[in-house]
Amino acid sequence: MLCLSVITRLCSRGESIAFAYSVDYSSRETAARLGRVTTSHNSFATPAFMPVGTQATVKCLVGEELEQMGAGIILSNTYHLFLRPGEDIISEAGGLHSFMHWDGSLLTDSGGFQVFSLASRNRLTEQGAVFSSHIDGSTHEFTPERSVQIQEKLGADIIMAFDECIPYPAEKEYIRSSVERTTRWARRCQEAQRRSDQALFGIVQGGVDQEMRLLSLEQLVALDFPGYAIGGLSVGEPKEMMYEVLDRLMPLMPRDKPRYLMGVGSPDCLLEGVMRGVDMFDCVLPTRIARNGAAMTSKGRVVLRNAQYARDFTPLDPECTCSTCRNYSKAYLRHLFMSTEILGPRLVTLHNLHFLLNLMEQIRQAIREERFLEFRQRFYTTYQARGSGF
RNA sequence: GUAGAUGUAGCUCAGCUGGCAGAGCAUCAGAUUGUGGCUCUGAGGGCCGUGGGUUCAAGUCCCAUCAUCUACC
Repeated sequence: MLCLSVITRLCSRGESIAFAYSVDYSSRETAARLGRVTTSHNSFATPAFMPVGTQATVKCLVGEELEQMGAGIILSNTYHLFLRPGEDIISEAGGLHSFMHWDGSLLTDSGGFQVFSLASRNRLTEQGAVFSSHIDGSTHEFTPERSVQIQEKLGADIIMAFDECIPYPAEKEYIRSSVERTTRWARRCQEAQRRSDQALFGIVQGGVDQEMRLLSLEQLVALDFPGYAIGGLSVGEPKEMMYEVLDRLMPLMPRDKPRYLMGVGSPDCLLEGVMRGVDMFDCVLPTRIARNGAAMTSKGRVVLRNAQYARDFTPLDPECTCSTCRNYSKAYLRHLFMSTEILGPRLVTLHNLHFLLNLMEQIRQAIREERFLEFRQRFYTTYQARGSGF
């Protein structure tokens, strides 16, 4: 099998390797591949799911627990940390790793997405985005340069280009102008970068327009990023559209660079993404729905508030080896949610992340043994998708 | 014992000079994909304390009665 091993040396002074990605195995039956990302903090196997810890915390859990369940990398967020506590405080703490006590790899999103999804009265110019804080209404401006500057102070291993994530649906000409601006912004991010120990990923945009996606990819590849993200998907479009975009786009993405599908994390989307060659995913779904009492299982969603679990003394998933499933029943978990006890969100967050990280481990093993398609097929026979595909 | 107030959904209460029984919370169910533990959506739920009366029509007006609360003796 084709085995690529390319090390991206970001460190111009020739010091230790700051970032490397290698493809260890490429599936014969699909476009899936096994790989490894190495940062100055650790190395982790791909395809990987990255738990989201927006505000320098994966809500409800501590780092040791994440590490124990197999998380090699987690996400945090420029927009949120800039507003609170501010990048200077985190820098003074010795950087994000030290501040939040996480020794694994870290990735920070650029804040582009949040400026449009959370902030109000935002205004876009070629220079950047002016927006009002969702916390206190104060006015701020993010530019590509500012975003990189903040992300350098935060100190994650992987940082993201400041992009414009357009809503679905969108007019073609609007998509085109946003793709071109995202490219110009990506170049400015590269030029603004001062630190040599962080990998800056570019973000492919283009909505669900195939031509615009390819244009975006072409422009970004010319800039030679150490990794490429696919943004602007899973923003309300039908899943088939997302898969169609991936079908066209993935074969054209650089083979020797990691490919990161942003904001996608329902079990079926993970399978479909991996099959098309995606290496990294992040998603708030497992942690967010956990706090609302929904658990991910191999059979689909279990909404713990449902009355049918009031006297169900069996675990969420008898096969699951997480501490929640080993020690607690659905009836107990339901009780915790009905009485709004804080332990409920915590126990289900623990389970949901364990479920997804374990799913990724199973996926990697299936790829290694050339039985990914069979694994996928078997998964779908017991899995009942609802709502978001979960 | 006397006087006053109050009885409307599981809970807390709206309901005008009589005209199809309402809200919030709770319950039941749905949504959530580069995170506000937020939020959103839908559903079920009523002998209007009880018994009479007036009226075309009473949660609403009148009488009686029961219950609860408060004050006084």
